[in-house]
Amino acid sequence: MDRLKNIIEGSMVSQTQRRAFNPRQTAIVQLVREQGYASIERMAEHFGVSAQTIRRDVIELDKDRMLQRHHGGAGLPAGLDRLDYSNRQICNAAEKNLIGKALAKHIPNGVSLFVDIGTTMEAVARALINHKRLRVITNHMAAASILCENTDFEIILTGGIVRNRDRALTGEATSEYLKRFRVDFAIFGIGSIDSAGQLLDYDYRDVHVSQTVMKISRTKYVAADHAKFHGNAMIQTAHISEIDALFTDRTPPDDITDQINASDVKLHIAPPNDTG
Amino acid sequence: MDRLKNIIEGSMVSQTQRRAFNPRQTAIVQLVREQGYASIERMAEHFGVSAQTIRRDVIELDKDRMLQRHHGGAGLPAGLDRLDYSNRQICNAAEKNLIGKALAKHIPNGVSLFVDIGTTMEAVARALINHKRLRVITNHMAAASILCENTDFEIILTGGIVRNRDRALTGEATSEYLKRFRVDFAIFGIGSIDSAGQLLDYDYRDVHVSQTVMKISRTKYVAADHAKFHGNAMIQTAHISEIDALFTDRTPPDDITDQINASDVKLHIAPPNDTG
DNA sequence: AAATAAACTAACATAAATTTACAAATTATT
DNA sequence: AATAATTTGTAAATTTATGTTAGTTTATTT
Repeated sequence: MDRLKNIIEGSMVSQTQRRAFNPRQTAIVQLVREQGYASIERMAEHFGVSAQTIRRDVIELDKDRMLQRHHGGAGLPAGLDRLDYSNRQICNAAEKNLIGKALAKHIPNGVSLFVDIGTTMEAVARALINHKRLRVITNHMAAASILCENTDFEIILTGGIVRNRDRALTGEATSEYLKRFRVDFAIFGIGSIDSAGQLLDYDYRDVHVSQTVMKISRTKYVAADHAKFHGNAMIQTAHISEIDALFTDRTPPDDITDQINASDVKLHIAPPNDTG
Repeated sequence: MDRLKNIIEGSMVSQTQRRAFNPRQTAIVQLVREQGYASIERMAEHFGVSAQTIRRDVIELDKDRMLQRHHGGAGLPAGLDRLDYSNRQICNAAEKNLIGKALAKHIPNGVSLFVDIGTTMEAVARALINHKRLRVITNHMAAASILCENTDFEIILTGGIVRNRDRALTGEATSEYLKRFRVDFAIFGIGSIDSAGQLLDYDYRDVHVSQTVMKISRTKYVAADHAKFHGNAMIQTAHISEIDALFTDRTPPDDITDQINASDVKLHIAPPNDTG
């Protein structure tokens, strides 16, 4: 096994925050999204911990743009209407943020890129917010909302039917629209990866879009947290050998790693973990 | 890879990012936009803080062009269009909601319609949420977000460049996209109406879209609160005689009423007496 | 134009929130 | 079980937000 081509992100830089959000942090985000604002004092009481503990949580969540820290409490971050998020929960939010940050380091300033749908892509969008002069095309309303907070970006939203559950734009029109573009980078989220290295999605409409984007992009990145290694999506999008790099948070199962090593795909694992 | 890292990490905090205001400051902006003006004294009382605290907030908000500071209070800033979306609230919110409700009564279930950009159209979208089987096409992300809460609707978002300040989709692509459709109703917001009955907009890109929609729609409604009678938009969209009805909240000035009466346009004044 | 009241600025005081540092408790690892 | 790593709590030092006061400016009235 040629592990040399596998890059462990952040293994040199030691930072305090590279761990999954604890249940309380997840609950804090939920609370703030429900109420729009919550004071440190009230949260401390609510969770039965000291204000200092809440503060540490809030600092971390603010750093990941999960919420906006204020003197005395926390509110919603920019680029996020309460409407969009009130009833949505994100699993592995912290891991997705780490993956997003790792991936963002591989996107230079000034390039054009496509951003796919899904909550992982929202984490990527948040991680990209400090870049410069990006030209982004996406079929993901939430990603567009986040990214257009940076006035230095040019954001293009593809047309199409708005899918209620995730406010993604899908359908024939979306694919057609995309064909007119060429982008430097395409960033994909996926439903799951099977042991044969096949990338899979849950919705056939997304596959159509994905396949179009494969054609119009020069460099192709996939971001997928470890849960995707054990998913059960059914629709084939592409094979992992067709992409340039996979960004994830844990070492994939051996069969997937074999597939990666057999091809030219780079593997980037965001937080350090035991590669046993 | 190190070179790449330097490019990205070397970038300092960009001016394109806006500061996060505290909840009270956000509320002050909202108050000023709803009422057009608010005195320091009244705000101090309203928020239960000293006048000096309000003054400090207003100074900061004025510096960021969120509002215009005056002796004794604060009003709307010079160009209202430069408002950014995240801290954006609605002027004449109550009136716009009434206009929206009045207009919604004239939209049957099951029809297709176009919804224009602007905060008035957000009010219209909210008023339409209990309709059935609407097929809506819009270039307004916020309207799409509101409307797709109703799973009974089919929402189509036009493609195009996302304009940062209001999350509207504009440009040639948007117009092109629209040409493929025909809708039963088009609902327009406008910048202002002049005394000659000319409908005007602030941004030429919007005019292009509006003119396309004029062509693809059977029935044309305009929603405009009374502030639009005294606006100073510059770009001609259409003449009021080309539309089917105007929905507003107060009797327009005589010259505009004359124009309306001279043509076939119906005038609906929402409060206090809906003229049905 | 002078008088007057209201609003403003600037400086300081203070209470609350935050940071920092470290100890205790908890959890994971060997 | 012993040890390391992490989380949490506590307390002092620091910063921030706000209120208060006195002096100055601005707007208004006569």
